[in-house]
Amino acid sequence: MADKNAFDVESFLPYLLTQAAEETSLSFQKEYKGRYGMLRTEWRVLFHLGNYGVMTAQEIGARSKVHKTKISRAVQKLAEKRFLVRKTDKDDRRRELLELTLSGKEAFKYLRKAAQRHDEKLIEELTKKEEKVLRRALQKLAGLPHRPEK
Amino acid sequence: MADKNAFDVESFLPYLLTQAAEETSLSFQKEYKGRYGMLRTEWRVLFHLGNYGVMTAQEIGARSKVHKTKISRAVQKLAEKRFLVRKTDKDDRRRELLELTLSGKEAFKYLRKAAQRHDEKLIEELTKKEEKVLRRALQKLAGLPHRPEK
DNA sequence: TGCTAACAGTCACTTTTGTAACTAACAAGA
DNA sequence: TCTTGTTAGTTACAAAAGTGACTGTTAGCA
Repeated sequence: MADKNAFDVESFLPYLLTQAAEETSLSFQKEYKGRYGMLRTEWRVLFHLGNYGVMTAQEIGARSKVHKTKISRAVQKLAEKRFLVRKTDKDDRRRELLELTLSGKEAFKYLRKAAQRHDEKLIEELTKKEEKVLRRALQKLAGLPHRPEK
Repeated sequence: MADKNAFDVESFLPYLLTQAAEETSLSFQKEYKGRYGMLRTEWRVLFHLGNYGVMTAQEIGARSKVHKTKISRAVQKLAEKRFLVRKTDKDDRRRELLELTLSGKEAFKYLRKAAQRHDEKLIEELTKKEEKVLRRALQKLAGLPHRPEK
């Protein structure tokens, strides 16, 4: 059936990545959906703000490669939940500076811990070496700036 | 801002995976969308059938972890495009055996080649060693059965 | 200053997805 | 055979995402 130099679909990277992303995101999704009623994009926005401090929607979009309308909607939801506040930038009134509120920060802290636990669980079946190579490779593929190890 | 033992969100696996999946799927998506007017799930169904031969929707769903309604819709679209035919299983009339038509097979062949080229491009920035570890780790994370190397 | 182009963010409209209920077919035990 | 439960696949409705047009603001330059 399969000819000899057939390219195996199951080792096609976009396929593998999609699959692995779906698989690993699912259980974690329960955390933020169940506890905070958040959507995936909301969680990602929250994480960016928690991690990097004040940012604009545009900056979050550029970094996460998520479309601006999606971000816009997520920001709206997070603002409704009082997880962030929006302030117009005085120097450029088109820009809106987004900042986590206290409860936003708390949610972030809780979720970051949950994420860490989740991550540790995921890498259980990998060796230290594999883990390192994996993260490095993924960062390259994801087009993220290379980050030195701590 | 970041406290010392902060867990870096950008190395959180589900995040990295999602990001990398989006990033790498996008350019390939242009191929099947532009050329065959296919959606992502349709492409995945097509690839499963092309790769494994006759399957039922249920089997494809089980293997790809895609929800059955999504599969159902993709199958419908592919049938409209005459890329596959559906035959009721005589031994169990609930089951529908899906099989690629000639033009379905042609599309598969074309897309498989495109996928292969795409893959080669992606791994250009990785070393042989990294590539191997990456695929292996992804297969584990994706919950796919372990496949021996060729 | 006035004109044009670019940009941040939102909105309205369409397409796609998720969820749950539904139909039809089978299975297994009373 | 009848009843109850399960399974394959579809459908209908609600939620979410994609797309393009829109508003308000800034920047550059004649």
